[in-house]
Amino acid sequence: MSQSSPRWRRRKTDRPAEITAAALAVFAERGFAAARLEDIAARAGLSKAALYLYFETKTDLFRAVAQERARPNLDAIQAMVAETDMPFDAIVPAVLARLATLIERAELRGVIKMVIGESRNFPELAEVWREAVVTPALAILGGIISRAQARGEARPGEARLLAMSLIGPMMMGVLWREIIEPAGGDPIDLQALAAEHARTVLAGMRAQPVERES
Amino acid sequence: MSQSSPRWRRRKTDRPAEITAAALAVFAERGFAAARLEDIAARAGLSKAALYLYFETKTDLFRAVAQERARPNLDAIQAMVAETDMPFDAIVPAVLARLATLIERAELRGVIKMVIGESRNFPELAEVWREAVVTPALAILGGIISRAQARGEARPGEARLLAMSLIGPMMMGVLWREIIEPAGGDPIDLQALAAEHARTVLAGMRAQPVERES
Amino acid sequence: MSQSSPRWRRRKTDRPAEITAAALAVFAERGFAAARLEDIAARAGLSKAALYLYFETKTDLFRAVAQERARPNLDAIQAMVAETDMPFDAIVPAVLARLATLIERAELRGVIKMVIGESRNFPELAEVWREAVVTPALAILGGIISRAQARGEARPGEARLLAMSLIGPMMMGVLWREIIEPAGGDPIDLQALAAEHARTVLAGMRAQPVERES
Amino acid sequence: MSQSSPRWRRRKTDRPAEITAAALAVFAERGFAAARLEDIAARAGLSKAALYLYFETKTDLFRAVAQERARPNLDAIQAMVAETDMPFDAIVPAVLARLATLIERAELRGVIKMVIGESRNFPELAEVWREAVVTPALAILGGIISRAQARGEARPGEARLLAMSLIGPMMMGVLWREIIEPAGGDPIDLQALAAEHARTVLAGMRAQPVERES
DNA sequence: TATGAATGAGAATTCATTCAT
DNA sequence: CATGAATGAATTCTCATTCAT
Repeated sequence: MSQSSPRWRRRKTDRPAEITAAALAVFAERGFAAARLEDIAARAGLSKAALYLYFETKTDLFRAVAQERARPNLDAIQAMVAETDMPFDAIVPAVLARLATLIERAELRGVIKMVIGESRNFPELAEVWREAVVTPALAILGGIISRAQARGEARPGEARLLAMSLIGPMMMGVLWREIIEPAGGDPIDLQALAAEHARTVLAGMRAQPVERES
Repeated sequence: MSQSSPRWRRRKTDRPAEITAAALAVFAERGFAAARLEDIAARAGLSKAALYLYFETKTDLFRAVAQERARPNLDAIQAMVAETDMPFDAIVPAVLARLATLIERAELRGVIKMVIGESRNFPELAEVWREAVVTPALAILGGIISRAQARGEARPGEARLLAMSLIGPMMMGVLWREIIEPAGGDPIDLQALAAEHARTVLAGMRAQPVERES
Repeated sequence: MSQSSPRWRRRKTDRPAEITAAALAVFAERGFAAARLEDIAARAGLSKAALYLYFETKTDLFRAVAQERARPNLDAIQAMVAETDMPFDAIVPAVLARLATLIERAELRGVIKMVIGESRNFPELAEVWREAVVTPALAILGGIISRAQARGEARPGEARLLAMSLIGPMMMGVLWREIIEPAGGDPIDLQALAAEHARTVLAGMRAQPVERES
Repeated sequence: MSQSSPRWRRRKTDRPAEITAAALAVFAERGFAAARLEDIAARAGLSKAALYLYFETKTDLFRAVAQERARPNLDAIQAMVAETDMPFDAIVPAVLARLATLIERAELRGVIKMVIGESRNFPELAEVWREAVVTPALAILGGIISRAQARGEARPGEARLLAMSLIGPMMMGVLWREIIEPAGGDPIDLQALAAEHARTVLAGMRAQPVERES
């Protein structure tokens, strides 16, 4: 709190983030129950006991990790909103490509697995994610679709379901990368998947002029 | 020595299945590490020690559960093969609807979550699933697509990626049911999702005579 | 008890001995606590449960083994008495050679180790051995020595101590065979040890006419 | 950070020794398998869990005890070397008396029983003892004898066997103290045994001028 | 007599959490 | 702020022993 030893002071500020970063890695790798505080501490360069200066319990630390990691993803999603004005044909491939890039960053994959794996033990965790990530994301995608429908660019259909058609395969890509590849599955090219899926979805959701005569 | 009192003489045969059923429930609910052998035993109506008459370790039991539960799913997938002769337009909705029904059965969802949640701790588990479920499933879907392409019913494109476009949203549906709904998300109608997605995919993958006139 | 199925009848009579034999092997190898009834049963060709038809508890079985094995050794020792009339010069090598032969039979070595290892846990066991083996053996050796002293064949000295001088090295031989050799020690020739020791003891205990002239 | 309250700061150094001391007592009393970590912990004034701060497993602790106790014995044996220059007549009683004194210290007796009892379960343990205690001890005794033979003080004969004649009865004394006395056997005077045995061995191994004329 | 099945009572080991420094 | 030391409360696994057949 004094002006002295700034080296230490800075550490103090960074520590929580250092810890959650270490914790994310361990939680994602082992799951909550199997993660050992000792490993997290070691990874963060602290003693086990020091963890308790920053987080009350293991569960608290877990919560903090989940919440902290939810935010940046939300921001990434917000960024997509800006592109909403583009025509449907352009925005779909753009959004899918962006998702592919997001997934490519290993960090996010860890959280996702963590959330999936521990959702029953920590319901609030799933709630945080639903609120912070899933709902907004679906809302944005749904909005894009609704707008396209209104403009006559996209065929009718329940926006939420169509949105799931849109992201489902990218989700699949996450799991493939995280689960199937390490288990010996052939690597998957996420960008190619995004591109291919964009093609399918665009053609599949486009308002069908051919049908017009019906 | 009479034919009566099959109290546990007959059970011997059933026990392993009873145990894996109980274990599946607990593992799916808690994850591997947090699952207590005691709970599994209680659920199966046995003593903790009796578990060890059938499975050497907790890990072994886990393996058995994963493998045993993989097989019936494979069978369900095989059943879909029979429908391969149908035209693309008919088979896609059929397959998706079948997947939706499959997912509807809570049991399968449990295994999937289990596999996702513990894949890093038990790599072999993911391997079993890749071999027994994922690879065959993708092979079947890929086969359907390739055939349709050969027949001129479907547009060109890498079969595996197209297959992922096909099932991705259903996978998404599993996770929604399992994670998002319990966390307060709006329930999702899996059959509706299957139908809607079938529409998208069919139009999106159909060989496009329309393009020509545009 | 009837005249029928003699095959079985004989088994029934032999069973206890078969069991104690199996038990001896396992107890000697593992010690009491680490010995598993299951192993003993398997070795005896019975089920674990069947053991309880013959012995009430593990402890009982252990006792039975120790006692049963004490008797034949006693007999061997009794046999030495017969040689009491021989002159000291002849009896000492004879007795030591006989002990060497006894030790050579692996069976005895096992019990000895067993008794040593578990004496604190089973005081009665040491008591049985003291009464049944040690005391008589020392008495006999002591008797031989006293007689030789009385005859002027052996020098004076406390008979019990002299007796320990007599058997000590053979005991050493048992332990060498049982402990040191398996641990990589050079094998020892027990008969040679007996012979060499006989020489030492004979010269060392002989009434010393030589002293006189020195 | 002051010099005060060394409550457990200083203990850190002593703890391992305190623990092995406690462990020795319990292992010697009960044998490895029957020894309960809980008892060892209690005896050392620690919690069961604290044991694991110093030793990885029960087996490790056992090993540590056996090895730690081997060293001081080695030292005692080294001390015997100093007497090597003395004439045979003087050195034999000295060495035997020293062994008797060693055995008198209860501590050593415990380890010996422990090593004997668990040698089959822990072969390395017997190996440590063979290398650290038995082999050097025999080498020293053998050296003494060889030298005496070279000087014409002792009769010819295989040095190793003669060495076993030398210590065998003292070994016997250990077992007597440890096994037979607690089982109700008459107490034995180890120093008297050493003295009596020295007499026997000296006369028995002395170069025999008398024989010469034969 | 014999046994497969089942279990209760431990025992080792692990780990989140707390202190005293 | 930081930590080494310590522990209580689990949890898995083992095994002697029982029981119904």
